Order: sequence, then C-alpha cells, then structure tokens
Amino acid sequence: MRRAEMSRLRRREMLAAYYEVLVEEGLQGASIAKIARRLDVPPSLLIHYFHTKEEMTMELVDYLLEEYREAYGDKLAAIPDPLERLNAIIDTFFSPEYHQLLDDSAFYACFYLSLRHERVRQRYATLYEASLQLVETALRACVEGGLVECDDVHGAAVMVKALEEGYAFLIGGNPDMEAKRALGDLLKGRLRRQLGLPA
Amino acid sequence: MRRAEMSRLRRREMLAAYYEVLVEEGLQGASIAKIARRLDVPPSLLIHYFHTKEEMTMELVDYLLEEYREAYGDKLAAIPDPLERLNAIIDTFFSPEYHQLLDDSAFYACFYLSLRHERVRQRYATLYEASLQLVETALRACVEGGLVECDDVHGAAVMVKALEEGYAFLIGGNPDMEAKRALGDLLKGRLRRQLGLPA
Amino acid sequence: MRRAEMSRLRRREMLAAYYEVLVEEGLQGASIAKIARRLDVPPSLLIHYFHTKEEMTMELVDYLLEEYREAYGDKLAAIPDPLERLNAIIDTFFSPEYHQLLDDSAFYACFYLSLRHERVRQRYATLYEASLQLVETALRACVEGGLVECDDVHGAAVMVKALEEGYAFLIGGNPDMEAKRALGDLLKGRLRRQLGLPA
Amino acid sequence: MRRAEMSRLRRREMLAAYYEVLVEEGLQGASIAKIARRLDVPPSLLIHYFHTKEEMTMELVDYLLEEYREAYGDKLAAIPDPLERLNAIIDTFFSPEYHQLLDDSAFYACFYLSLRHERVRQRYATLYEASLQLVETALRACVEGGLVECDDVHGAAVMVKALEEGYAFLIGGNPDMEAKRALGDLLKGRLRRQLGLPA
DNA sequence: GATGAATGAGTATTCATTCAT
DNA sequence: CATGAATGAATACTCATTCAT
Repeated sequence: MRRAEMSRLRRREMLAAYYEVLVEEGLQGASIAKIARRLDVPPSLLIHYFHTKEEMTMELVDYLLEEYREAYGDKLAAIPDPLERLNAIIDTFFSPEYHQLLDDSAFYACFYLSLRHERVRQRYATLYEASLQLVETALRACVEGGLVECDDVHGAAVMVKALEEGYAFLIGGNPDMEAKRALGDLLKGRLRRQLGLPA
Repeated sequence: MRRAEMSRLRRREMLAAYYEVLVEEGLQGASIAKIARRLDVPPSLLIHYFHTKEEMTMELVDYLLEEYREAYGDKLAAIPDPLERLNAIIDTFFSPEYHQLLDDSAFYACFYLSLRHERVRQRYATLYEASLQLVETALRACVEGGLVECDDVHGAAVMVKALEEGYAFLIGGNPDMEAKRALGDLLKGRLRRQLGLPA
Repeated sequence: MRRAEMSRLRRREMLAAYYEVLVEEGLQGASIAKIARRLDVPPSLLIHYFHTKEEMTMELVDYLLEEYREAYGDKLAAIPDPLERLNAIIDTFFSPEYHQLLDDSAFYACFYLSLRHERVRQRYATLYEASLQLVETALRACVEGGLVECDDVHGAAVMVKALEEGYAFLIGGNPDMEAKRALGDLLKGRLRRQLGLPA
Repeated sequence: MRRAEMSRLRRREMLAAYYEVLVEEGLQGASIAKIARRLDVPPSLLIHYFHTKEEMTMELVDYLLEEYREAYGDKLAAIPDPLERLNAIIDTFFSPEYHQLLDDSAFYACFYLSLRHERVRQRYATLYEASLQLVETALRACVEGGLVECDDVHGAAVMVKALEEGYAFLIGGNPDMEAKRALGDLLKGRLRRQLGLPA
C-alpha cells in the first residue's frame, strides 16, 4: 500500500517537472534529460516509470486536463441555482484567468499533440463533452424554469463552447491583461444578448 | 534577375518540402535532415539558403500564411457587392474546406510556434488584422447601405472572428466531414441571426 | 530437498528462455531484460539466481552442451556391438539432424564465446574429448576384433572429428535439407572408404 | 578524384579500427563509440560514413574476406604447375598461419554474423566457392595430367574443404602452436594418402 | 551555388546491477 | 523468494551547424 502510494506521488512530481520544462523549453526542447535534470534524477528513472517518452507525454496530458476539471469543472457544477450557475460559467469561460490556468503554449502544445495522437484526441473530446454538458444542463434548467427563452438548447450550448474556444485562441500569447478582459467582456455581452440573459 | 528568380523558386520548393515533413512527422520530427532527404539534397544546402533552422521556420510560416491570403483573402475582398461579400465571407469562414487549406496539425504547429516566437506572433496578428478588416469593411458597408442594422460594427466583426476561430478549433482533428459541415451551419445560422442577416 | 529441486527447475526454465532469446535476437541482442520479459519476471530475479550475466551465460553453455550429451552421446555409447556402434556414430555425425539439435547461430554463438572465455573453452574441450573418445573406443574395438584395419587409431579418430566439424561448418546457415544430407553422404562415403568400412 | 580516394582510405582506416576493437572487446563490446575513440574522432563521423552500425559491420566482413583473398587466394592460383599448386594449397590450408591471418575470435564473430545476416552469408558462400574452385581446378589438372588418380574430382575437392574447415575449428582458441601444426600434419597426411599424393 | 567532411552536443532508450523492502 | 525503485554508464543514432573545397 505504502509503495503504491509513493509511486503515484513520484509520478505526479515527474509530470509536474515535465510541465515546467515544456513551458520553459517548448515542445521541441522538452527532453527526458532536461526533466530528469530538473528532478535531479537519472533519465533512466523516468523511463523506469513511464517506459517511453510518448507514454509520459500521454500521461502529462491526462494530468493537465485532470487539473482543469478539478480547478473549475467541479466547482461550477456544484452551484445549485441554475441561472447563477449559467452566469458563473459564462463569466469563467470569458475570463483570462480560466485560460491561464495552463500556460498558453503548454495548452496548445497539448492540443497540437491531440491532433497527432488518437489517444490524446479522445481525452480532449471527453473534456469538451463534459464542458458542453455543463453548459447545456445549466441552460436547460434555466429554460425549464422559465428564466431563459431558447428553442435549441443544444445548439446554444455548442455556440457557447465555440465562442469560448475562439476567445481562448484570440487571447493566446497576448500579454496585455486589459485587452484580454475587454475582449472577454465584449464576447460575453453579445453572447448574453443572444441567449436573452440580463447583462 | 534570372538568378534571383531561380533562387526564389528553389526556396519555395524547400519550404513546401518542410511543410510536407511537418505534416508527416510533426513538430518534433521535422528536421533539416529529413527535409533535405525528401529533396534529395544535402542538409547543408538548406542551411546555405536559410542560414538557420529557425529562420527557415519563420519563412515557412510566412509562406503558409501567404498561401491563405492568396487562396481566400484576395478573392473575398474582390467581391463588389457588400452584402454578397459578407455572405461569402461567412460561408467561407464556416466551411470545412477553408480550414483544411492547411493541414490541421501544421496549422496548430505554426500557431504553437507563434506563442513562442515574437516574430511569428506578429505574422499571425497581421493575418488576423487583415481578416478582421475584411469582415469589418464588408459589415460597415452593409450598415451604411441600410442592408444590416448594427450599432457596434467593430464588436460584431470581432465576434465573427472569435466564432470562426472557435469553429476551427472544434473541428480540428475530426475526420467526419458531415459533422464539420453541420457544426459550421449551426454556428453560421446563429451568427446570421445575431447580425440580422437573412439565413 | 524440495526447495533445491524447485530452484533447479527454475534455473533450467531461465536458461531455456535465455537460449530462445539468443536464437531470436542474437548475441548482441540477448539481454537480461529480454530474457526476463519472456519469463514475465523482473530482471532482478535473474540476477538473484545467477548473480551476473556472465555467470548465467556460462551456465547456459553447460546446459546446452549437457543437452547434446543427453540426446546423443549416451545413446551412442550404449550400443554394445563395436562395428554397429561405429557405424551409428558416423551416421549421426554426418546427419543434419545431429547438428540441428541446437540452432546453428546459438551453437556458434557459444563457440564464439568459448574463444573469449577460458571457462567456456574448457567445456567445449571436455565435450570434444568425450566425443573423440567415443569414436576412438569404438574404432579400437573394431580393430581389435579384426573388423577394421587401422594402424593409427587415434589419428583416424581425430580425422573423423575434424571432418565432422567441417561438415557442421559447411552446412551452417544453409536451409536446404537435401543439400545438407547429400554433403553428409559424400563425406561419410569417403570417410568409410578411408577407414576400410563397408559403405 | 582526390576526394573520392581520400574517402576510400578513410573508410579502410575505420574498418581496420573496427577490426581491432572487435578483437579486443569481442562482438558484444565492439561499439561505435569505442571505434571512434580509437580513431580519435566523434562517433557521428563513423555514422556519417557508414550510416548505421550494421552497414559498417557488413563492410567489415567484406573488407576482411577481401584481405583473405588478397593474402592467399591470388598467390596460390598463380602457381603454374598443377601438382605444385595442389601441394601448396594443402600445405596452406593445414598450416596454422593461414588460419591466423584473422584473429580466431574475429573470424568466428564474422561467421556467426553470417548465420544471422543473409548478406554476410553470401559473402562467405562466395569465398567458399572461390576456394573450392581453386582446389578443384588444381586437382582436375593433376588428374588430367595423369599425376593423380581420382574418379570424383568435385567430391574430393569438397572433402578437402570440409577437412580444412574442421581443422580451423579444432585449432580455434588453442594457443599451442606445436599442437596446431601437429594436427595439421596429421590431417594433411591422411588427406594426401586418400588423394594418392606423395607425402 | 553546391557538396560532403567534420563536429559536438544532444536524443531516447537499454544495460547490468544494487539495494531496500 | 521475490519485487521494483534506483543508478550510472553505455548504446546507436540524430541534430543543427561549420567549413573547406
């Protein structure tokens, strides 16, 4: 028992180090040797745990997406009042902070990997699906409660997600926080108007 | 002049080979040696032309973004009637074909690079600005012609771009053409409704 | 005793796995890790049993040479009639089957090792000596029984062994069974004529 | 022209270094890095010339077999008188010196490789064929000249080769020169008697 | 303009082995 | 008896780049 637990923690340490190296050195520069150097262990230890770099990369993506879920998904889903929840979701999605939980370049590194590795793609799809459900469920509750009028709840939810991803893309790499926030507010406003929500 | 022209063509060949290698091998696997092998020339020849790999990469981004402009930007801008132009823009932005001009993974590879290289970021920003102007100009002409009602033309244009990028992101890596098209239609419909355009 | 017996069996399993890996991967590719993988045990278990790879290799040679003795040596030595025994020996030595008891490449791998490790050399020398004795004893009995005429029994026995090893070498790696057999018959005929044995 | 010549020489130097390392370190210990160290060049230079270690190994075999041919084959074939030539061949084949042109362990290393690499096998087969022809031609000339009586020239030649290879095998790894020579003389004598040659 | 020799740092991974549990 | 964490040296090979021709 103790051993297994220790091993799990060690893996997380290693993945965290991988993430840091990825942010600092980029996809091309993130090597097993550099991760090992950061942890002050021999490279062979990483191989001992993950067998190959590819497998380690896959686990990194899992680990990062998991962090996303933990940090936001669960918190948002827990809000009981549907309108309040919907508003919180939208405020979150169009806030720079949400998209900065992960470093921009690390996020797009992982997304890039998702385009080349089926397994990564599926993790992204799962996350997307969960996120879409979050929106759709809140929206549907609002509609059923007569708080919002909407004839195509699913379509509206997809639109929210598309706009959110577009927002993430447009603020990518831009260091100007004010501009990011302004863009978020602009899109939020238009989105709220379309959904018939009070600003 | 002959010499300069030859040289320019040779460079394009090389960049095209770089693109192909990038698509097949990914960011991590795209090396000078592999590009050279594909062209059946020594690697030192590529260095001879581009001096460093980084410079070659920068030129690749230019080359690819240029292809985008040539293929779509100029054509769309040339449509004289503003409403027709605006509709064409929207149809283009939300069609799978537009986003498949470049291989998904190559596009996001370049975008990823833009997050790490200021020079690349500026090329992307320029492309974004031009594309935004295209939308904004068409929209403003429609508003001024009384064909469309809109109190914040710039904001609306930004929204179009955000939605387009979100669309690109969501269809990334998905091989199902029908699903891509359906998603494009969904977003297009909602966008048109918001802008007060006839479906 | 039970424990010791179990341990002996386990060792044999491991040596058998080593042999298989040696055949499949060659001398350069046969590693502790691969043997362990084949047995689905951790590499450290092999070290636990054999202490070092070298020791394991030495035991492998013993094990394989032992198999030779078990399979043929004892059987041939047990034939009571000397002429019959001599004929059986010659038929065995010049049959492809005898030289295929061990995979060609594994046999020469071990022989190669014998050139570099004194301990292995001695095992080979012992096997050679036993085999030579087998021939010499049979031949001497025939001479003494007046069945064969030969003034230098030892020399003749050496000749038999030399020809046998030459035969083994020449058929090494050749997959054509017919050719192997034909060559064996050719050499056998000439040998028999020299020894004054009936064909 | 100068370049090509230089390159050829450099390759030979490298193969010679490979041979030396092979003799000293054995098949398992002969690595690119060690060969490079011996030549005081970076390992990547060897790869530059030979692309892979396997290819380098194949060229090593060619190079060594070629040395054999140069050292003995041509010289023996050049002897005009057939009986003299046949005697010289036999004296050579059963002399320790001939089999020591190459280090024992290196020779069997190469032979071992021939069992695992088709390309190497073919080189060995070619060498064998040439050597067999040498014997057969000399023998046939003797028979036709009435110097030797033999009804199956080809069979006799094969026997010579088999005995020679057996001799090589039996003296392998034995450092006692006297014993080697005595064994050669023993086999030579019996062979000559069988072929009807004067001792 | 084009080539190939040469370099040196770097790659992921494998190796046999030790050790604590 | 058996395991898996850990090590450190080694593996073949790739990398971008320089330089002389």
